[in-house]
Amino acid sequence: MTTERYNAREAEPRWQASWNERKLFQTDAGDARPNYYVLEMFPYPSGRIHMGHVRNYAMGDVVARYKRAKGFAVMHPMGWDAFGLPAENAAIEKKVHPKAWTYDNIATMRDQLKAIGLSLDWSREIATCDPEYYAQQQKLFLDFLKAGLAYRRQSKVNWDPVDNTVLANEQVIDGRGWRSGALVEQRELTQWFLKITDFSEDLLSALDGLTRWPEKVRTMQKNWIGRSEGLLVRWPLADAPGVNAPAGEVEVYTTRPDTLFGASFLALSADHPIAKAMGEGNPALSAFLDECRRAGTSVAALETAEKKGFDTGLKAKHPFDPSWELPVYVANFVLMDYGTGAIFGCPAHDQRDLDFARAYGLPVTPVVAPEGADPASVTIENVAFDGDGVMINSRFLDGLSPSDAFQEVARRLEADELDGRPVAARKVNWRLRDWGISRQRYWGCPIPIIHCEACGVVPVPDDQLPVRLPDDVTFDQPGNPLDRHDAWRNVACPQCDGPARRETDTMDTFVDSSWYYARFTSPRAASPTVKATADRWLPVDQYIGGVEHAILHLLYSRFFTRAMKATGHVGLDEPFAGLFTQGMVVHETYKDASGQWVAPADIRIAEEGGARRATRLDDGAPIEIGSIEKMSKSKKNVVDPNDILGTYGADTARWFMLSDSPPERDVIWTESGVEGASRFVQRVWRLVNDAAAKGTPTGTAAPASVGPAAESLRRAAHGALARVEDDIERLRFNRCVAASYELANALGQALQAEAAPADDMAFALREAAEILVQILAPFMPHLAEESWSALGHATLVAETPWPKADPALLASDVVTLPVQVNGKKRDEITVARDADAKAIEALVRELDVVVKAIGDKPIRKIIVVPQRIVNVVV
RNA sequence: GCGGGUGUGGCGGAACCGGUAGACGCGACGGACUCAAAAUCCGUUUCUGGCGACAGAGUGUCGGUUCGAGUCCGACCACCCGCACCA
Repeated sequence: MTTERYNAREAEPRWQASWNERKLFQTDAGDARPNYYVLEMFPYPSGRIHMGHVRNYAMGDVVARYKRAKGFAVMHPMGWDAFGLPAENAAIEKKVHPKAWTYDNIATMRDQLKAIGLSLDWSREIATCDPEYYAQQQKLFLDFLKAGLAYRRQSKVNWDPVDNTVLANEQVIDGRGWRSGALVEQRELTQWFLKITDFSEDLLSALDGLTRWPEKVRTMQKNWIGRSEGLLVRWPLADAPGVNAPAGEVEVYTTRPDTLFGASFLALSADHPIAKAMGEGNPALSAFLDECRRAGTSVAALETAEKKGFDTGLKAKHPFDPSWELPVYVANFVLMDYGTGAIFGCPAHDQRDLDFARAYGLPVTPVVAPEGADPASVTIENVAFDGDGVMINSRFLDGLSPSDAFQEVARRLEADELDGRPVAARKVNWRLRDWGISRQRYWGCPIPIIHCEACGVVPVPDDQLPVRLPDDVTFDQPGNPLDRHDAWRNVACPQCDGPARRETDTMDTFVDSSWYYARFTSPRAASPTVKATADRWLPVDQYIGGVEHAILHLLYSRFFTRAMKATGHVGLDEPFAGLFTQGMVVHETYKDASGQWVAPADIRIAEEGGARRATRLDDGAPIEIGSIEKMSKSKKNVVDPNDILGTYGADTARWFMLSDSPPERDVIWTESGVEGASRFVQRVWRLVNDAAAKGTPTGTAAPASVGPAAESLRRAAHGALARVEDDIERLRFNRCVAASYELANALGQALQAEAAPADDMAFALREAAEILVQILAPFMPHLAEESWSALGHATLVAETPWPKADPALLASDVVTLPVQVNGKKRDEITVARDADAKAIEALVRELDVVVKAIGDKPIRKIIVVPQRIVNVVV
């Protein structure tokens, strides 16, 4: 029989129009059915949709369509994370206004997303740069301020002294500004902070309840929050004649007080008050402090830098032995933000301390010996020992375990006194710091604050909200245009009517994305949320996005939900009940003879003698095939979804994105892979038409008796249905794809074998075809509609309930057991499902291979695992 | 540097709770159909040896636990992600 090829370009817009007409995906917030909220991380409107988006949204769409078929009221909204740096860069480079650039991009990307056929409720669309959205965000900020969750303090930024502008970490390359090339400095600015640390304990302990989050994300958050139990220890400073030093003491935070007798130096952060004070009168130290500050503000930069220190000349006295004096250094790897900004170095048991000690010739005394090691022979070369063991070289601690030694040191130092106060105190410390949200940029949510010379910091009154970004700004000079926009900046104080100026900092874009999931539940409300509606839909049942957001975005959102609860906007703590982190889309890279990157669209790949060779399309020049990397513009290894949609259609792109690779892992985009997916689309179309011709008409009841061939097909269909259902629930889309292929294979074989099927087979053919279409529907919705219609249905698959697998067709009454001899498979036997172990054992003893294998050796044991395996041990 | 992850045929991967390693797809090879090509259909395809039945090896490396290890434990190697102003 002949069937015309399935024409995706013609069919896809047609079905999309059908869905739209019937408003199938618009969520009625009051829908009485059980609800289900599916959300994918909303995109930054960078200009065009990329394949990573297609993958992310295809996954969410499978879940949304499946849950709808399962009878849930599904909310599946989409919006735009629309504030951020790239819009300002575009303004500088292309002379377009950030607003125009952003809204143009949104328009393009919206069209692209619509072409993918996602079951989104576009009536809930939001863009974070809409005043309608950021007005509500300003209200939230003011509520947080009232609740004591926002405050101002000094903190550091990367400062470009040539451009006179603040740089983001990504704009600092090897310690220099990306445009000016000037050495970056650190500057202290007064900035706004949100008190995420108020919730440290809860953000940590609540992780245990997030059972539908990946374990790795919970672990990363746990480590990020970083609760540690340690000791604050006061070290008295020895009198230092000739050294310009503040007298007194250095307070150190340590989680390893057990290693106190292995201490060989103290190290201060470059921002430590003592270091700063001493720098005043000491040009050499002052120069060193400046050098430390040029490293930039990122922790990664600080910690990967070569360990450097400066001996202050100060000496600290050991808390247990006043006659033991240790040198006090300023070191570039000590962070002021953590603990007290001062540490004691125990080189034998901390790698950083060891590197430092080796660089400056400081003593290295091991004080913990690995279990069972001879204390006399314990030496440390270039690797610090951070394991458990037994205390050595530690006077009264010798022989104790490190944890007992910890307690003993704490007990003694808590009792000892220095200047009338205990030498040490136990302290729970957190790595988590408060969240600095001030950004010295234009394209962000204005912080609704007015600074008055008389009244100080004054919140913008409710009736003056929102504080809108002015449109008339220029980017012809570096720095924040809001700062030089006098008409916008200069206002009357709402309290005293005196001269005042607006806060010109805008908010970190992470703020925008920390509550959008709540806003989606009432996207047009005049308050940030409508609490009852938010509480009805939240938490998000399934959240899907990249691992790169595993810590910051997710932690900030968890904090925001708590802060919104504290200010009465929602009634829950955790925003995302289920989380899934998907992998990236990667692609081969190509380079020409001169080492320039070449785009995949510009080359042809041919297979010759098993080797793949690439040539340039226009001139046939040889191209080198490089490594597989994350798709990026700079490496030109990007594939434009528009091209794919134009050539193959949305269903093919969606299908390929979910095939093969497990969703949490990276998927490699290959031309042959897409072609395979495209072939499958056509194959399904042929199978469906063939089955429609040979099968029984729609709605025919099952025949009374079913022969073995028909039953076998029915088993394949119901088996696939059960597998797909289970695998969608667990987001294992690649397994759904495999199951679909298997069912298509089974259906194909049955159709091939039957020119004129009898009633039972005719029924099985139709049933299998319908099940195939229904399990494909969440993945390839357009093809599924076209097929459903070809099978004679007047309704849409998108409105059809999910079919039920017949349990009788899932179970089999015989099983095949592999037979192993000494753990190696030698044969297999087929027995009744409920055969007892003794009968199986008897059967196995008779097998040729077993008899031959054991020869004259005695059988030591026969292990029978019911329904699994038999192992004969000789 | 610190934290987290990944590693299985020529390639992407499957393998449930420790129980037949390689499902399914891609590629390759052979065949059918065709004047021919495309499309489609059928078959083979982990490696080594053998015409073959079959035998041996095999899940990044080294070691361990077990009747049995891709799966559990220890050490290591390689690559990827995050590190608080990219989103």
